[in-house]
Amino acid sequence: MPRLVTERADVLPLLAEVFREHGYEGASLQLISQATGLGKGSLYHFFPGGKAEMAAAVLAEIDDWFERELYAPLRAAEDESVAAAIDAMFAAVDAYFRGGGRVCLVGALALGAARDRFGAAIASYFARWVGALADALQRTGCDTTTATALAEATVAGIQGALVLTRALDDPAVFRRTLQALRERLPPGNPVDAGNAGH
Amino acid sequence: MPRLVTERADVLPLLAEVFREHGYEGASLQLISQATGLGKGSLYHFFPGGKAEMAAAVLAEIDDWFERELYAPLRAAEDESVAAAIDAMFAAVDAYFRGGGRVCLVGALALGAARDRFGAAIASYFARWVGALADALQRTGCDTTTATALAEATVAGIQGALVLTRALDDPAVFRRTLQALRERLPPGNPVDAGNAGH
DNA sequence: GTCTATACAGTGATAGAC
DNA sequence: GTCTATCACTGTATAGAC
Repeated sequence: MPRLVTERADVLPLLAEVFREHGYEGASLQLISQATGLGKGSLYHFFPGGKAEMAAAVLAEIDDWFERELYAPLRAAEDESVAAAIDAMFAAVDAYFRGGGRVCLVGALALGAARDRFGAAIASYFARWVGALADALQRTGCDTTTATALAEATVAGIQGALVLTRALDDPAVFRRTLQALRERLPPGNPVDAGNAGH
Repeated sequence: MPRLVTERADVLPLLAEVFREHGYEGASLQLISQATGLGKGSLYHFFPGGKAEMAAAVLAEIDDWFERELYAPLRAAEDESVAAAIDAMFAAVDAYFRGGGRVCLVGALALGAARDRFGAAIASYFARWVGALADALQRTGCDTTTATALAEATVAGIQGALVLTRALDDPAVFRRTLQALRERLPPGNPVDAGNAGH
């Protein structure tokens, strides 16, 4: 049986969950130590910069995941496969955020005091999301202004759905809002393949 | 230095700003003391329950304001004045959140660990917002399902716009998103009642 | 690499002088 | 009412044993 944690990369998902649940300020080293099973000494061995470096590493990993699974496919979609790429984006969002049961760490950090510390990473994450989606929308015939406005409204809608779902503690809000956002985007209304069944 | 505070009610706006800027966990009594100009002894005189009571009082005051300035007018709007009430809601939102430069404390708390402590107040704030808006929308001819979905999408869109605006540090995002949200609501852009839900 | 022990500032909260 | 002093505790971070 291999050890639970052997490399720095193995801790990142556990760290991410602690930051998501408790926020940056609320995630104490004690909580992190419990969640990872590592003592403080080991944590500082992996992350000499302490909590700030842990959060930065988590953000970088999240950014990589979204870049690979969402942004790149949106940018790479050919004209006739844009609809499928957008469907895939919504499906990935629904899965990643567990139907609204999981918070967006980047969005949560953006609202808190930690925004100043991680401002560049936060801005880049959202700017590339909006940019990749607007890029894809333009290939459906939207002009630049419309595509950007639609992309912004969609990304904002997803973030707001996470806030509202968590506030009301009702996953149905997330499902409904995501579907409404999808239906507003060209091209056309998707066949209910992506996220209709639950 | 003149005294800033003579009653408990005078502290609430200052407290609210500290919680908005630093979050619940990040708002230390030291910061609160600086922002209000009150020593810890005075703070505990006004709020024997400490930080939790301060936050609860702030939430109650915010809730009162929204109830009075937003929810009640939406509910009270007659059929022919619903459009004006909705316009007024967007104007109030824009003013209250300072064009996206100010965070929604309730939304920020909903994303953080403090949600468990203030869950009831947070849920009530958003449920009554969605409810009041859906109520008004029904008076424009929407069926219940469509009105609820539109209201949810609008409130979520506002919250998401705050996240995105703060993340990108670009007030134009807030302005554009708010305008797009307004244009989607009837009356003015009547939905085709045939296929919105299912 | 991982642990224990520890340094030291900062936390929320309380008591008492004025 | 407001302040200062102080409480017990937790925070991040470091040092050193193994």
